[in-house]
Amino acid sequence: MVIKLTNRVTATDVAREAGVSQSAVSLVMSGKWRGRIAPAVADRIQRTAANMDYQPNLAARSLRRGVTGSVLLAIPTLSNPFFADVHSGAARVGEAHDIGLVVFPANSDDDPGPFQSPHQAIDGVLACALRQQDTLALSAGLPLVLLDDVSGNGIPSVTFDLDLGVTEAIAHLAELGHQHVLHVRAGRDATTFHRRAAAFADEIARRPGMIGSELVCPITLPEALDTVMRELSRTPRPSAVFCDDDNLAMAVYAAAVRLGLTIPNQLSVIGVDDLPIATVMTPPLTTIALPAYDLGRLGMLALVELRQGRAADSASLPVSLQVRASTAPPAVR
Amino acid sequence: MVIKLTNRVTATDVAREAGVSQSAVSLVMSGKWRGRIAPAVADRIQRTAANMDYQPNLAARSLRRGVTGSVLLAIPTLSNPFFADVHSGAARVGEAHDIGLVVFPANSDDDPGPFQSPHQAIDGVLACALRQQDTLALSAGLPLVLLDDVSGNGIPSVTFDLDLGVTEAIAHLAELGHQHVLHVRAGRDATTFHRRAAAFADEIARRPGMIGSELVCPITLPEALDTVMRELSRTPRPSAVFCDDDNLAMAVYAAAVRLGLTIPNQLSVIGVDDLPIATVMTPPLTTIALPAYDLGRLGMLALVELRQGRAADSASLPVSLQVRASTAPPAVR
DNA sequence: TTGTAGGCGTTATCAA
DNA sequence: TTGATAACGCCTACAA
Repeated sequence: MVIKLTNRVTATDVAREAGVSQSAVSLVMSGKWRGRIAPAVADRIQRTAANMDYQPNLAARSLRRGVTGSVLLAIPTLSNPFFADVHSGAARVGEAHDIGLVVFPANSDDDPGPFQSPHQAIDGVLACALRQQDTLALSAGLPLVLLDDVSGNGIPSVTFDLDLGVTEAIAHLAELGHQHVLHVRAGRDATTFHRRAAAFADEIARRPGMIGSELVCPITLPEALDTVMRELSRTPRPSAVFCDDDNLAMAVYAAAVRLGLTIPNQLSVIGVDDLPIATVMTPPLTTIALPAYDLGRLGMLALVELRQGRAADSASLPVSLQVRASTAPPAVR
Repeated sequence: MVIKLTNRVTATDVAREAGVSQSAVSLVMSGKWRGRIAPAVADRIQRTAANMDYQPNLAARSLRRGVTGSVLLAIPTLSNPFFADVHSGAARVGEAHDIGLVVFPANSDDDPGPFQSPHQAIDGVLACALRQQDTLALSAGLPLVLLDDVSGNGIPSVTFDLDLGVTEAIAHLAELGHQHVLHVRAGRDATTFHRRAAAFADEIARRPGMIGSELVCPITLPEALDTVMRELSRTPRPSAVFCDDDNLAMAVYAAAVRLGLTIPNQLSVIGVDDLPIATVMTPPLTTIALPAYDLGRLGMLALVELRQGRAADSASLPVSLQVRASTAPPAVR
């Protein structure tokens, strides 16, 4: 015996109680009664509904309207605080448009394969830095906006000016006098990380005398630590490290301590994201700040456009290098 | 012009295409055709449906069945990796029961007030360490299971043996010779933190010669750092700190460095959660490991019971102190 | 200004 | 084994 949500109070019940027609209740509940229902009656209906704790059945409403009023924010993992701000931004905009926002971690990186997804129980998908196959599987024909991701297929997207950010970061290191920079790449298959790698390579190539190397790193912290430690134990050692995100920078910090390298004197470190943790690290982390909140905000805005049948254009958000204490001139050897 | 999801292919379309009745399609799609539809026909229907990319309309199905097949995992914040494991556990069980799981951050701590929630678009709620009013607002009469939380009202819950964990932690400190322990409390209104505080106070009281003090701390990292720094600057200084979670321990680490206190020699630190970060911190953090995955798993199991009209009993999960390098005998003064 | 009726796509019942 | 048919609860023309 499965409990049915059907036993709830319906609009008809409210109508009977308030002595009006069911459609009157419907009109009032959906807020379209102006000029169709007497204010006094509308008021009575509203009070009755509140009394009876009436909530319109969303399934019925969706069926009738052909729209559910909620969208999915799909993210690669729940374990990165970065997405909290993305969610806030998107949720805020959603709120203004009566759109509920719900989060779905599409962690197909994990062993268990993708979890069951609420396919058409939603009107649209905000896909944030997912692997391409996950994005496709999730959206399945629904209005879709890509966050921190792009596709060649004209799907609207909101991205960061990562190229500029990387340029700024490398320029910062170059000015300090660094010549050998290691790029600690996130070992996750997402466009954004490929772009970062390309930007890094380009930027290094543009600067004669600078050499870059690359280390692909698991994004799980303990494994990242091991990987980084192995790399930094080798010679020649880079004098600076550019990390794909602040969590990886954490791993680099840990590796540095264990190897007896002091940051920033023996090793400069730059991250990406500017998570809250960046200011608390020792020393405070120089990092490329990504406007996560705006990413979510503009993404939801674009999705709203899409939902209304209008074209949504893509946007790119400026980033900024936050110079803190993890970068300094390299030690003279 | 709002795009309607209605333009999708319906069961009737599939039926027409496959030359069968619509109900046959329905039967096959819901997997209840055994003994009612000829296998050959069922197979044809399945292939036709796949060809036409038919997906049953969830709104219609929910309306008819009175059940949506998805539940909500409500968490206080997206920015704590702890909840990632809770989600994994719950999602895994949900999968086995064809229940989709979706995450909702009920961050009513933030300025903007609670975001719009997908009220009856769901069958049940797993509320994890929320404030009471948030839990109530979200569940609104739906089947509800509390995670890491309890209520006096007989709502089924899954919790941790926090008392035992705290006892173990304090015993560990006592054995090392600590006499003055500071409890860094999470400044968030949730039952679990109240329980931790009570357990801490009780445990200290039980041990003659030990004194405890308490510091309520914002859970946002930079603010936590400030608060802890102020507290640790005062004298007498505790020789050990028990933190409500690993993030707060992070803040304590940062404060210690800034104050020139070495961990563990001048300050021992214990956390709660055993996040991945705990092993990467310097020194690795001694912490009470909480089985987050099992929390989610048992919670979903209980919710499944509830959904089927059976009573669900509450459970309490064992925790274990992971002794690492952040605790040591206090320095002699 | 109010009420009536039709239908959204499914599932379940029942007769064929 | 199959095919009509009646709900599920709501929204919205349209009639009163």
